[in-house]
Amino acid sequence: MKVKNSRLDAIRLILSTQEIGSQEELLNELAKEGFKLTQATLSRDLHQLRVVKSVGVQGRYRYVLTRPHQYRHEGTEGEMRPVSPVQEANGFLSIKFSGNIAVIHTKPSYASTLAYHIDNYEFPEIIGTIAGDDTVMLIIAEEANRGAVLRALRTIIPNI
Amino acid sequence: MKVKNSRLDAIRLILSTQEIGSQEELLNELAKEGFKLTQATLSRDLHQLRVVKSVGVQGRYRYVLTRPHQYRHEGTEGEMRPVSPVQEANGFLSIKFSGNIAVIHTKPSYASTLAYHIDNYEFPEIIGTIAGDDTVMLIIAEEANRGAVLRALRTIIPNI
DNA sequence: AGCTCGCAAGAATAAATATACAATTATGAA
DNA sequence: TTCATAATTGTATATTTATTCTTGCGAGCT
Repeated sequence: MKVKNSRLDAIRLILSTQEIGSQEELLNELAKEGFKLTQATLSRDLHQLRVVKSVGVQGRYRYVLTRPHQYRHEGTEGEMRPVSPVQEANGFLSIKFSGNIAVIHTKPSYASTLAYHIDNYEFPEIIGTIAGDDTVMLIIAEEANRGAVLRALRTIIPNI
Repeated sequence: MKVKNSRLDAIRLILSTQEIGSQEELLNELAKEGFKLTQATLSRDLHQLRVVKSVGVQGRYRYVLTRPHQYRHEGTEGEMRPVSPVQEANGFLSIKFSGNIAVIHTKPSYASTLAYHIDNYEFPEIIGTIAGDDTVMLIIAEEANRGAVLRALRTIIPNI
């Protein structure tokens, strides 16, 4: 279903940029994005995405993606399958934000190649990158927000 | 409290060896070991241990330890404190903060090893690191403060 | 067209989990 | 010691989350 897939994407986006502590809270955020659904459906979505209710740094509960990039839906058969050779190729594992910095973790040795590609695109949302062995740091432009950064990166990392 | 600490140990042991899908189930296992407590207390224990209810391979729920190695306790003082399981000559020299960034200086060539260890712990307070030769940069989670970062790092760098 | 199959979803509810409150017990300071 | 403070816990309950049951919908088929 088209609706479901874009909703799952929206959930991923929200969870990777905001601190969500309950399904009801997430439901509200989804409503803002125009998704109308019940808690029951959301519970099933979260189960499918293998989202986990974890404990954040201040002891607050927080829903977190455990494998943001692993699965994607295909066509009309609800069949799930592991994805994207592109992504396999770029070694992407996770992205996190703090302030105007994003930190991407990759598989060992993939960081510099990924950073190279990101630099190449000269996204206006990203003013610079620096790479170690399995970590890329991005400095985000002042005018850009996290959603914009994720959308930009999606060019290179499709299922970010 | 002595009882509590050994109970937390027992919880870790059970979770790392068995598939536990609910607190009640875990409660039963603990009872077999001689621990008598209520679900309320268990809920608090799990929160403290940062155990999360995750989704296992067959789609079944499962409680899993997120940081199995993080805390160890000692003696009769109930005080919990991080203990370094790996005694490293880590080359640490200094740490300074600016905004959401911390900069650690090390002896020459020690930076990447130190960063590796920090990454390994996956402290929620630190969303990523990047290392040069004698410098490690840490990006601090937005929700975390500097004290929390220092306390976390003490696990690895006792004399920080 | 009708029929079936399978997925998606809501309503209602069951089940599971978190927490407010109160009582108890430990810890530390004087 | 005694007092004050903090930690731990259980009870009861609120809150949150999973699931059962049902309906609707669309694809593929005859």
